[in-house]
Formats: sequence, structure tokens, C-alpha cells
Amino acid sequence: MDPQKRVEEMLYKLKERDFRITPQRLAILKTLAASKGHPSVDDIYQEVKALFPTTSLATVYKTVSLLKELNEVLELGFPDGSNHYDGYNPAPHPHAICIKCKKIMDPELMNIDELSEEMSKKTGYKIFHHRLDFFGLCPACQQKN
Amino acid sequence: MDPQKRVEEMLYKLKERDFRITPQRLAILKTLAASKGHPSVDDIYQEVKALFPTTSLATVYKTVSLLKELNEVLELGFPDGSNHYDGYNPAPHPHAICIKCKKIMDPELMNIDELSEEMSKKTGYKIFHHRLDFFGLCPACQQKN
DNA sequence: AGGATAGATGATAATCATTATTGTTAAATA
DNA sequence: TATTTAACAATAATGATTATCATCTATCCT
Repeated sequence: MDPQKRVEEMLYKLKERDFRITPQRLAILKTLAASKGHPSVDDIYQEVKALFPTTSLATVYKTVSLLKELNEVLELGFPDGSNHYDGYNPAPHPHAICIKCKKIMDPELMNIDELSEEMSKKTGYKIFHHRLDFFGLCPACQQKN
Repeated sequence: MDPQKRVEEMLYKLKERDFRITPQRLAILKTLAASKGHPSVDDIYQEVKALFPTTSLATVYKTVSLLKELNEVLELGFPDGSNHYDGYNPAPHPHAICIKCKKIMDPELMNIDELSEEMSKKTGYKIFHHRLDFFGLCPACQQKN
């Protein structure tokens, strides 16, 4: 999807709920929409400062948190305690994560819905979303051994 | 599996690597092996104090961390930042998590290995383990509405 | 069994990502 | 362009986890 389209989607969601569009927020939206590398809050902060230099870290936290509530950004907490964000594709999707270099890939994967269905049947839970990550070594790190 | 068996398994792993068996560690092992409710470090700490009262929180952190490295306890970090542990079944397995009351179920689920295989083929990653959680409402919380 | 020693412990200080606070600024609306 | 009030920047507070270090003890050796 075109990053610009993503920005417009997010803007629509904000306006719909009467949240204000500020230059700081716009800078954060643009950064998130263009990011394909699952940035941390601090990563986003560094990029945003280039677009709107006086933006504070707290504002990045608050805006990312707001977008998370609006389901316009996907939060990924990792075992080491760090949080990373996907604003390009905010729907739940599987990840392959390199335990060495931390590179993340987001391939399309077949029917997780089937698993979700099975889980729902076995537990009686009404399921809304999920999280699926695979941990291993990326091709590059396998060679480096 | 019998909790006592699990304690012995963990003891074996510790001895195998020349880690010492202290009363504090034994109390932590027993608590983990018997726990079916995915306790937090502090939950474990509270229980352990009943078995060996002078145990400190730091020791619980260190022992749980050690067992994690030995793959004898499964760490579950949650979106709210909290960490919970499964010492009863330390192999990766899917969870159904209630977003309201936080109740966790661990049903057997069919072939995740297939998905893992697919992921490996599509990314070239050599995959060692995974994490699969479904988020929704448990039967009780659905009724409470 | 007794002693030596390296690993484990307890108590607490330090860390650090995140959240809360507060006075100020500016987006939205008429 | 004046009003209202959400959003802002700067920074203090929080709280879970980790580090530190003096003391203690599980294990090994004789």
C-alpha cells in the first residue's frame, strides 16, 4: 500500500473521533506510514525530529498510544522488553524474527483463521485478534554462523 | 504431568550444568512446577516465601531467568508490559487470553509445525521456536457482557 | 567430618522505558 | 480573530527489572 494512502487513512480516523491534527501528529503519522522496519518509539522520535524538530518524546509516546487504541498501529512487545511498532500494516500478521540481528520479516501466511476458529471452539473464547511470531536465524546470520 | 516429575527434570538440568541446588531454588522450582496459572515473578515470590521465608525477590528474578535460559520455564510477556511464567509446560504452546479478566487457557492445538514450515520456506529463516496467542473474551466475561 | 572456594544469596541502589504533571501553546469552530 | 480546550514541551515520578557487593553456603576434596 502507498504510504500516503496510509497517512490519509490515519488522518480520517483521527478526524472521525475529533482528535486534532497537529504538525507533530502529522510528522508522526508520516513516519509510521513510511516505516517498514518496525521502529521503536525512540526510532520514531529520531525521524520525526527531522520533519518537525521541536516534537518531544512524550508526544510521540502519546500519539503512538492513541493510534494503537484506534487500531491504526500494531504494537509488538518483544521478549527483551522492547516495544516496536508497525504503522504500515496495523492488522495482526505473523513475523519471522532473527534472534541474532533482530531483522523482522512479514511474509503473507496461509490460514491462521483456521487456527483461530479451532482455538475458539476448544476454549469458548470469542477471539478478536492474535499474535504469531517465529524466532530463528535469518539467512545472513546462518551463514555468519 | 506430575509436578514432582517436573521438579526432578529441572533439578537434573541444573545439576547437569553444575548449578547449585539451594533451598531457595528448590522452593522456586516447586512453585513453578505446581503452577498452572501463569504467575508473575511477584506471584512466585509470594508463594516461595511460604516454602522458604527468607528468599529475596532478586533471587526469584535470577532463578527464573536462569531456568528460562535452560528452557525449563516459558516466559510470556504481555502487551501491558507484564511478564508471566509457565514452569509446568515450558515448550512453546498457544494461549487464549481474556482481554477482560486475563484468564489464560492452554488448549492443545493442531499443527503449528505446518505454519512454522511454511514460514521457514518463505523467509529462509531457520526457526527454533514461536509464540502464538489469541486475544478475546472468555465465556464468563462474554456473559457478564 | 572439616576446610576451602567459587557460586548463590539478601538487601538495596541503579537503571531506564514509560507515564504523569503542569504551565503554555495553538487547532478548530463560529 | 476570539474563545475554548485539546495538545504541546519539559521534566519529574513511577515501577519493574538489573546490578552491586558483602556475606553465606553447597559442593568438592582430603
